[in-house]
Amino acid sequence: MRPTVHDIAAAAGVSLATVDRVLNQRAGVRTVTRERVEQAIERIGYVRDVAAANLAKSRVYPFVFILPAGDNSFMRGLEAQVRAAMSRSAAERTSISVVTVPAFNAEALVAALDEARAKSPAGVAVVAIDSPDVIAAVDRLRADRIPVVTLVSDLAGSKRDHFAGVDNIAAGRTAASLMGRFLGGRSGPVAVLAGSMLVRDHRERLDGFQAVMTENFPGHVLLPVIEGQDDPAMVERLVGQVLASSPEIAGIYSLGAGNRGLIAALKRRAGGTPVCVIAHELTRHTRAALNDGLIDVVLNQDAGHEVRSAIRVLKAKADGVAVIGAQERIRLDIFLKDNLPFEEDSGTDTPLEQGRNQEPEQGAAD
Amino acid sequence: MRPTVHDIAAAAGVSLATVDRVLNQRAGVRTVTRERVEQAIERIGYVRDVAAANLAKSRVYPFVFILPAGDNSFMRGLEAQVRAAMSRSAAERTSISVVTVPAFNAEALVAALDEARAKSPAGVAVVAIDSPDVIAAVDRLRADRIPVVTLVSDLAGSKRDHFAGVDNIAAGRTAASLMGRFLGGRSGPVAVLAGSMLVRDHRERLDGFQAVMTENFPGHVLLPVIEGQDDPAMVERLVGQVLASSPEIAGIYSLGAGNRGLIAALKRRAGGTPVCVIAHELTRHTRAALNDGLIDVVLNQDAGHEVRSAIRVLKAKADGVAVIGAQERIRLDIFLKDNLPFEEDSGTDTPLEQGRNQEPEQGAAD
DNA sequence: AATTTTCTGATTTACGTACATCAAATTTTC
DNA sequence: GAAAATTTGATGTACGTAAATCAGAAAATT
Repeated sequence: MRPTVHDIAAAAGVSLATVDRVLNQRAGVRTVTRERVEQAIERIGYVRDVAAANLAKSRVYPFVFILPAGDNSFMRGLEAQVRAAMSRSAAERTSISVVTVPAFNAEALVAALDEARAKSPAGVAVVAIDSPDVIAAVDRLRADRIPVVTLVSDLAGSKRDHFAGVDNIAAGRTAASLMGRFLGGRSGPVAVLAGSMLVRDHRERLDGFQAVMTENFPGHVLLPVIEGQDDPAMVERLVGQVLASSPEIAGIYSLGAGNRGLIAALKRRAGGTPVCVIAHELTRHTRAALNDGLIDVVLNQDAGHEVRSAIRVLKAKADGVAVIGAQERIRLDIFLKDNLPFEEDSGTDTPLEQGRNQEPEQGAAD
Repeated sequence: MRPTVHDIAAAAGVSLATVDRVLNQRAGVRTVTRERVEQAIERIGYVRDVAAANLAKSRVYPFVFILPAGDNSFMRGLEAQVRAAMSRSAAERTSISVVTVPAFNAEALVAALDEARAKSPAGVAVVAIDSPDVIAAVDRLRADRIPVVTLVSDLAGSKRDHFAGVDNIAAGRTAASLMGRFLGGRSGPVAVLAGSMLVRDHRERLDGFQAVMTENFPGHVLLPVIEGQDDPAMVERLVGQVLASSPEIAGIYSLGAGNRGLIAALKRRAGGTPVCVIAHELTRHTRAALNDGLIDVVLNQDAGHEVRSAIRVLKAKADGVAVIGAQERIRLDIFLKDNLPFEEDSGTDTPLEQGRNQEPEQGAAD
């Protein structure tokens, strides 16, 4: 049987009350006694039964998720995943509230962070915007001992506890590597389409992409970066212009959102030299385009995994407990037409793995 | 506050004991009363607190993992992951035992399954071999109401509850797609290297690969499949022969294990036309070869994820509880030189994410 | 040595559920 | 309508931990 607090008490020759004081770092224990208890814990290999402890504490974890608002399939899918997690709240002892703020607006984000701080939750998850003010706001949360996890887009230089997102430099490098090899001998310039250089994930993808392109595939000229603000209409217009002005274009790397616009522009073009297109985030639009051959590769991050990971990490940080590091690494999914996972619910404008509650029992596809 | 059994009792106007009888399907409740209680449960939205229930039951889940023996980096890594899970047993209320059986030996596997059955565990995870005897053995377990999860290699036609592994047809298709596009205009035959056609995962990868190659890249002749039994020495010898007899070879798809032998043979070759090499499973050998440019792509399944998923699913099946479907889908990782995750402990002959217990705090790489 | 302060022990209640026992109420059977 | 069978209620203990109280012991201070 697994040792309990009673066993510690017996092993250390102290009472249960003293063991409790040591375990929960309460005052009123002499150093010698404390050490004796700690040695006993070590010796008999006691580990606290978190389930029982949470039961006794009737602990709940109030978490705040701060996400960008706006018509962005990926972000809305992320929000859907957070709401799916909310529906599991009872079982997971969480109490999650979602706050949306205007996209690419550091000031609004700072306000939201400070508002969250006022509620002193057990943890905050935030899609960060890279700005000194935001860093300061995150550090204020940390100063109040509130765990913070950045989601999707990281915030270097801040004291955030953890980043739940993909390695975006690697994503950019991978895109370049695939682009270069898919183009094979073909020549022609390559365009890069971003949302905004304000968010770190976009900047990092761009850096990785440019690094590998210039180093390994110098034959392809990189056109000036197009900033589409993740807005489908704006993206469609800008991409249309580039396609018109550079008919010999060989590839497009879309590292942000608003791919509906990109796809529309590609469809309108038709004919001409084939263009190798690599985009981010699997939504129903990019999935369809991949199947139609309009897009060659989709790089994806799994929103559901990111949300669940963020919650696990926030819980662990709140409890001061270790996490399984490898489990929390968010992977970069590379999707070709050939390894697309089965489509879930269509109809809604959400990415992969809409929160589903019953197991679908479809064997390998699950 | 979340409703408890007391709330059900109050809402249904019965005693706690009766609620308990209904919840745990004990005898001695009239149908009318039972229905009244069930309606109350429905109405107030009661969900059992699994943590408290497990505490009261002091439940442990005895699981058996059956893995192939032998000198196979991937399988040994899988075993390491199971052992990592064993070290978390206390916290997770599991009690895991590992059984290794000779590889590609259906008879031995059947014996191991029956032996596991005799111990009537709470669940069994098994790397399956595709054979009628094995199907029958698995179905015997299911007949005893013991949940079974197949791991890495599935067992179609059996009554297994779940498959924790990648979609291997998609893996083969993806390999072919990347191979064809990476080869671009280049011509030349392509060799396929497998372990054994006895295991379903290898057969499926081959099927997927051949389908896409013949359909989309008919210019490349497929050489007869090499069966290397996942044995490095045998693989090295056989690949050496093929490289010698077909100097104009353009690509190699290694869909099984024993890649140490493949790499050795490639190194010995040097010179000649460049060969596009796609292999499975990221081990320290394939990682090094990817970095050196000897291998172009590594397709990987995350052994740690597979093991943790198998345990979660077995637990859920044992409790008759739903699982988060999307969380249990095992993804196919596609690794290029550019998106290799940071290397963990080297020195040991194991794949990615050796069980580590403390969080390394390295930010995005985590 | 007496007093104050600081530790430590013993005991109790609680968290939400499981499970057992026994008495009381209700239904069924003859 | 009484006896037997079934159903229901009341109550207590347990799981492992948290948290509180209060009494007693040990140490530090005067």
